[in-house]
Amino acid sequence: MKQMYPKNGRVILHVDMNSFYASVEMAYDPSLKGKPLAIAGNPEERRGIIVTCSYEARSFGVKTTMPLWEAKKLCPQLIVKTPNFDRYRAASIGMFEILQGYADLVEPVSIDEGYMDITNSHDYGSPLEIAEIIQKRVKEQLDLPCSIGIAPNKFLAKMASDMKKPMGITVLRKRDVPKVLWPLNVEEMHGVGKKTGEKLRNMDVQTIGELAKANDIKLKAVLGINGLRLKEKANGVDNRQVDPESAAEFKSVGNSTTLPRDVVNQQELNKVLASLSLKVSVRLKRKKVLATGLGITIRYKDRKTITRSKKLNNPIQSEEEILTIAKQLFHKHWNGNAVRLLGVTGIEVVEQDHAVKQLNLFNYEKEAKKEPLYKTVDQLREKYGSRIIDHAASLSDTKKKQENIGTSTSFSKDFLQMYKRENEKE
DNA sequence: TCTGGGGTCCTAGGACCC
DNA sequence: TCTGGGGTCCTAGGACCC
Repeated sequence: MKQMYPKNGRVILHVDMNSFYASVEMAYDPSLKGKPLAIAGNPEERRGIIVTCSYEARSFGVKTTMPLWEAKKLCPQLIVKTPNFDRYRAASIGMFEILQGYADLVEPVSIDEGYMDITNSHDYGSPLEIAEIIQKRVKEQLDLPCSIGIAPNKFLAKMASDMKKPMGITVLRKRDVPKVLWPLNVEEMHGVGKKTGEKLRNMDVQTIGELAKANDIKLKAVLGINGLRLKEKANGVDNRQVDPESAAEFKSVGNSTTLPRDVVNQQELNKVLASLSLKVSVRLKRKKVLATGLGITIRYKDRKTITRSKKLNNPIQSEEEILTIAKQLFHKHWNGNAVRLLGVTGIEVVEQDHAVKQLNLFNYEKEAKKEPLYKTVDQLREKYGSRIIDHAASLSDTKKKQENIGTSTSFSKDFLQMYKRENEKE
């Protein structure tokens, strides 16, 4: 009865926040609860698309990426808010703090979802009990709903967390795969989008079950290596580890912007490149990395988009260096037509103190300890000044009371680093 | 009235080298 | 005489995800 999982198998949780941005707004302003709410960009600046919306809004047919005007047509009483990224980051910090109380291996995937390997977390209860505690704490302490998937690997955990929303907990065992996953359309699979779905259907693969039994040679010919990986997952196999470091190993840093109107004027475009270069430079400096390559993105009036990039002999970080290369690339490749969007990206970033660090690891670690990003909850509150942070702050007290949960009183360095990065995203 | 902004990974062709 | 076979790096683009 206790033996829910194979003796040597892993137990993975996928925690997925439900309509995250909208839920955070509701936690801040409870009068929004139960109402159709959407988070969207400013339509005056041509950024009016739905980023997230509440379940009430979804019941009207409002969906993510839908233009705002379309959403309002479907739901005239829709309440629309622009994003408050600071709030979302603060809530996210609170969420990951809770997760870290129950496993050493926690991998943030994005601001609102993460994997946990709870194979060795028996002390906190059975997998189901752990999921229930986490969900309850996230709800009580942050006032936020989440769904949790429990499975022997990442892929199945991800699929499971998607099955009951909001506030669901779903166990997906490997032996359940034929019954639960196989009847679903291939597009339901994480990793299968519109194009891959079309290609699979063209080779007469409609369901996940059919993908699980599809011909290897054909799959490889049509989808490359990804085809074989998808087939493995369709069979419930996924050996990827939960990697807490993955969030710290970022490879590029970019900023882009849709212009409020299409622009042909060169000076004006240069100014946009300058402001993007400054943003990228500031973010590179904060992350203490240099870019060994630089890329630009140009989207024209007709939405045709090109990217051009250049490997650099010397890694760069300053606004001037970035702007110089960005301008070079832009003027070399711009066809003179009206531009809708511009982007600048530092690619293949490397740590700025890499050499020093390798030579003197001991001192580097000492330095890192001397200067934590935010030492205490108070500093975070000062920074974010929000109710959510008060919720997050209560975690440390709660933890002390619940002896079995662990007693960290400050935010851990690893994922603060991640949120420091999130912090710069705007 | 159309369709954001931040990323990751993979592929394919050409240059270049042995 | 008339065209090898690997391998790596670089660039551009596509697909996908949140």
